[in-house]
Amino acid sequence: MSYRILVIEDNPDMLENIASILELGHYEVLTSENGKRGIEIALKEKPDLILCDVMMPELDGYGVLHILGRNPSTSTIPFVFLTAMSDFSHIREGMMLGADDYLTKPFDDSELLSVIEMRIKKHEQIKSAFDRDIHSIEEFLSRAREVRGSRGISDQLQSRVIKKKNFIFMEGHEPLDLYYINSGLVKTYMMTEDGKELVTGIHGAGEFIGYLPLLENSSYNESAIVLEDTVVYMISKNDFNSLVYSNRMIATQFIKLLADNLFEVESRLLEMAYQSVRQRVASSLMKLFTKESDENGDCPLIRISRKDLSGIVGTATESLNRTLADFRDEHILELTEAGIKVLDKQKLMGVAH
Amino acid sequence: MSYRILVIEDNPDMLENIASILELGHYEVLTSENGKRGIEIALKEKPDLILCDVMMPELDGYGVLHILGRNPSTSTIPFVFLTAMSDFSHIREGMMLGADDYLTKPFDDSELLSVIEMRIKKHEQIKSAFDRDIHSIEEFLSRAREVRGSRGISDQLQSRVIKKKNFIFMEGHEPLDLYYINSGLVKTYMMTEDGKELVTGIHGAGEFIGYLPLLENSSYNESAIVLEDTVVYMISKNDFNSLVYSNRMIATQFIKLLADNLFEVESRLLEMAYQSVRQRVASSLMKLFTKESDENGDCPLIRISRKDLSGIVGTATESLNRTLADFRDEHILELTEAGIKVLDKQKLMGVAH
DNA sequence: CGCCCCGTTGACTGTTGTCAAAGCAGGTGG
DNA sequence: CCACCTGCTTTGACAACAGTCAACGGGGCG
Repeated sequence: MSYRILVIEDNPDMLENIASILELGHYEVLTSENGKRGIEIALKEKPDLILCDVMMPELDGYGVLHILGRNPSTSTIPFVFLTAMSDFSHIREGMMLGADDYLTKPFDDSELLSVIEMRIKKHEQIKSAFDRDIHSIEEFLSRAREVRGSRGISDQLQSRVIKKKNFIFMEGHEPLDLYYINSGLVKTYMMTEDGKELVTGIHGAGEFIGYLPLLENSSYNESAIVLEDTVVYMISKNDFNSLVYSNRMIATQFIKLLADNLFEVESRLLEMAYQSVRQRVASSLMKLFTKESDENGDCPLIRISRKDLSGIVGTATESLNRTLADFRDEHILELTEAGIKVLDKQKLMGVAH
Repeated sequence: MSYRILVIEDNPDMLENIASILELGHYEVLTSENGKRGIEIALKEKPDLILCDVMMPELDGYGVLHILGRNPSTSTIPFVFLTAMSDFSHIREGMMLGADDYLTKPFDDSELLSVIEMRIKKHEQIKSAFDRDIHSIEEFLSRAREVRGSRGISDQLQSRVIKKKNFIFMEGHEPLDLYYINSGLVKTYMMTEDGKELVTGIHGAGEFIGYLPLLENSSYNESAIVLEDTVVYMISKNDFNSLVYSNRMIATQFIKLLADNLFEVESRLLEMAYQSVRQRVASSLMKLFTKESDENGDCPLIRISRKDLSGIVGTATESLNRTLADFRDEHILELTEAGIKVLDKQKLMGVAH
């Protein structure tokens, strides 16, 4: 895409001349012979740069700059004005009104082109500075560290080692941090009032947990308990919020994350409503299988307690057990002490439907 | 918070003088007597503006500008340089390197202050242009129109009137638009393979539907069917995406929306897993009641077909019916032809638990 | 007028939760 | 080292909740 430049100049020859130079420089050129029309074009077309003569009848260049500067949609467009050589004070006046650069007549072609190129480049630079990409989690974390650092709190992200069976956070508590699992295994679950638990997720290394209440500004709706000794990084609520609200890339990343989640939970809801325990067990096993499986699509063993698995399926442990026994009898699974082994993936998928 | 200004000037008297003027103008001032140290300070402190002399031993002002311009974290800081009066070509050179303004020695206090004020203001303006707030849906829609308009597709948002029992979109299809319900009533639902439907939402005026697949970049996971004649505004996929990815406010709004949704769906999942049909019916009725109720907390009638209600609860129509009959016998509800009337809100909440 | 859809009720069946008990492994304290 | 306890798994028996099939009445619509 080529840049569009609006040229406002009352002298037709001059205008023609400038336009042809710019077109040779592969810019798209819009022209106006007076200030009023120039403003109209600027508002409608939002050019990438405006080049405007100062000395014009009716509305002069300062007037144009002044008016465009008041409108938010045009105030950020780079504005370069044209003035007569001798006129020092005119240059000063233009700059004081917020122009970005100037050109003194007479100027040669290369001068014109390099001034315009310079200002467009500078503007692009500023624009892109507001949405630097974040490509990796390390970058996210270091950005988080940056935010933290700029407040002088600490320039090191806090990490914590949490042992098996300990809680990272509990339902009903107020969230203070976002957690990033560096290593280990964590179960998140919700509880009914009579103590039955529904597992909302088994989270391993590289996952974030506990972001929902931060985004929702509410207390935890689930608890997180450690299944295998875990190392978490903590990003404080404030740091997280300023990151999400100030960094476009992080915001869209979290939108993706939430959308993914929502998608999954909704389909789980449908399953929960109308599928039998048998189907749900098969489906949950398939999910665990694919999650744990390596690049060859093989998963040696699914290691999970009956209680947790029943919590994922959303059924009583006994019911789960009977279903697993059924699957074993049908030679779909092998139940060993070490864990559950899938023998017939096809058949399992068939049951899950 | 006051703005922080870095002044780089080799003449101690001059430096002292400038610093004291700026401090009187309520700026925070950082100083350096040479270019190298100035760069160090700039990188570390990220001042809001840099004022730098051109003529300096060792590293001159152009060198400072050049180096700072190459570092993304300092390239967007407004840079004003100081030069000798006579020197036209020096000014030009500085501007070509991407400086934002200049001051010619000698200058008086007010000149200094107004140049600095001007450039800081301009920079703030540009900065804030990248995250203008959106306060209302009208603004959102007009912003959407703006995006659309700038591409010259159309400067009018497309609206469509859809009659009862017609689909807005269907499960499995590819999303082309985001829909905003201007008036009417829409049901969104998912289906199991054997034709049972789970209602994911009843949406009225002012709600967006169909954003999830747009954000997820997948096909619809639910269908939307019109319950009462509806007027929708359509925002094309492209417009929506560029809005979400370019406008911080819209991104955070959708984060909130998604987080809300997720919160709700998760608690629904818990209910679905372990609550009886009786409890789920009560809970669904409570939700409908509060959604439909006016500011006094009264809701005259819940008007919804048995089939849809059973779809919300996630049960067979017959089961729902029996439960409603039970509630009627317990004087919790009144079932009329016009709709369902809640007689005993407290008791209903008690059942829902 | 007939057809179809909706709401309602009855009868029946099967899935699934609950209670109970026993086996087994791992950890703890004497 | 052994006894004991606790927590997890497995199996059995049983009840009940909820889905399915069927039938009927009523109202709206062609």
